[in-house]
Amino acid sequence: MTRRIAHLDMDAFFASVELLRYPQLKGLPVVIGGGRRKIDEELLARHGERALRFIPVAEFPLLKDYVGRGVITTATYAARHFGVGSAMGLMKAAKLCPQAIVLPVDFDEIRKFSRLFKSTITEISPLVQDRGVDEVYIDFTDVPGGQREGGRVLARLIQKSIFQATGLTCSVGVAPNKLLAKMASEFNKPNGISVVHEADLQTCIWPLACRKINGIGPKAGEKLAKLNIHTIGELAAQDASFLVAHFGKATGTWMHEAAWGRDSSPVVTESEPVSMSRETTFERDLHAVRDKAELGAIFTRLCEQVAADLQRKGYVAKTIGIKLRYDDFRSVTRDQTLEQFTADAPTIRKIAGLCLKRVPLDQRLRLLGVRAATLAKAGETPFHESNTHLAQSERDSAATETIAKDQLF
DNA sequence: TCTGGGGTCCTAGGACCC
DNA sequence: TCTGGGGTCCTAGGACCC
Repeated sequence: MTRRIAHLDMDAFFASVELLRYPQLKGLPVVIGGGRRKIDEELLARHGERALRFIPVAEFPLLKDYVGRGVITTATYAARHFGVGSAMGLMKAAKLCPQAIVLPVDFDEIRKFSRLFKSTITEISPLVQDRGVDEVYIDFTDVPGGQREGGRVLARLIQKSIFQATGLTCSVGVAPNKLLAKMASEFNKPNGISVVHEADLQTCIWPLACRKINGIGPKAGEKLAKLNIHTIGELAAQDASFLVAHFGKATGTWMHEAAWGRDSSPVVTESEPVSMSRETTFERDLHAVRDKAELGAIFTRLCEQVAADLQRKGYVAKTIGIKLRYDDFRSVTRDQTLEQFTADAPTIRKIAGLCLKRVPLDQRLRLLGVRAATLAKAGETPFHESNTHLAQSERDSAATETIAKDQLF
């Protein structure tokens, strides 16, 4: 039986979820992003939950009135006509489409609908791999009916079931593997289905830009363009050895395989987290000395959030790290691996503070982040790693306290 | 007026051990 | 005394994705 893999992508997910709440915005240019202003709360306070759908369009905030940092998470298709798209800075988007309505991300609502559409899929076709809140891969191969019309019949059923459960539309691509399925799901957006077979490689895939391959980003795309390789077909025409010479063994080999539509990676239903982090970009750039109190408070809060995330999800971490971004957008990271696992906020704060001291702080900062890595399930850490080394740890904290007194953090 | 926040994976050098 | 690999862990940075 041939492998049939689907990639399903919710259409303009963040924006579509907001349109369920504010149907009066349907067809209008709406962008989701920012989040510094509590727009929903303001509207809710003024109108009440049940009246949200009747709020006059004129009362919604416009992009042109937006001041502050941030990028667009999702734009409705009406907004995309103006050239506005995800990852674009709000300020730039405001120039392109000042009349667009801007709404903040409602993460609770997004997670709710994410769970709902994913459980709808799992009931029909159980082998599902998460790819963020709004995307999944689904293995149709052994599902009854999964082979009919190359997977189109099952895709249609899933699409219909998701719409019934959520009121949201999605686009599906079905192909022999994840790589091609991902590309196929873009062929017929929104609310479309696209089925790709191995024989379609030359006609459907090869004319596309190399950047359409999942994993070829801005840097690799630019490098390929300089080598005069623009389409996937042109990429496929290269010797694997030529690509290896320019991109290294792993990437070069992979690129060549991808251009030929080959990808044997399985649909993975479960995976353990590798790291958990919290970071924040400040409203204005902060200075380590002049804004010491403010920075210190933010830093402590980030550590507490990471600790709370670990505890809530039942993990402990052995590596604690920080990330900061200077006003010129350069970023640096520092991390330190502990002798014991921890999910304790004061411990994380202490180690993160030590990391921060290893980094130059004479330049203004725009972002600060705290990260926990080398995770293990709480209660499953090896005895010798979680319970010994007490003497060492005591020496560490004594040393830390002496250092900490005369330092910034 | 630049450029969010949450991740994963890869590379490369150095330490350290066998 | 000089010169080795291989393996693993740690750290820093960067590409990429949603």
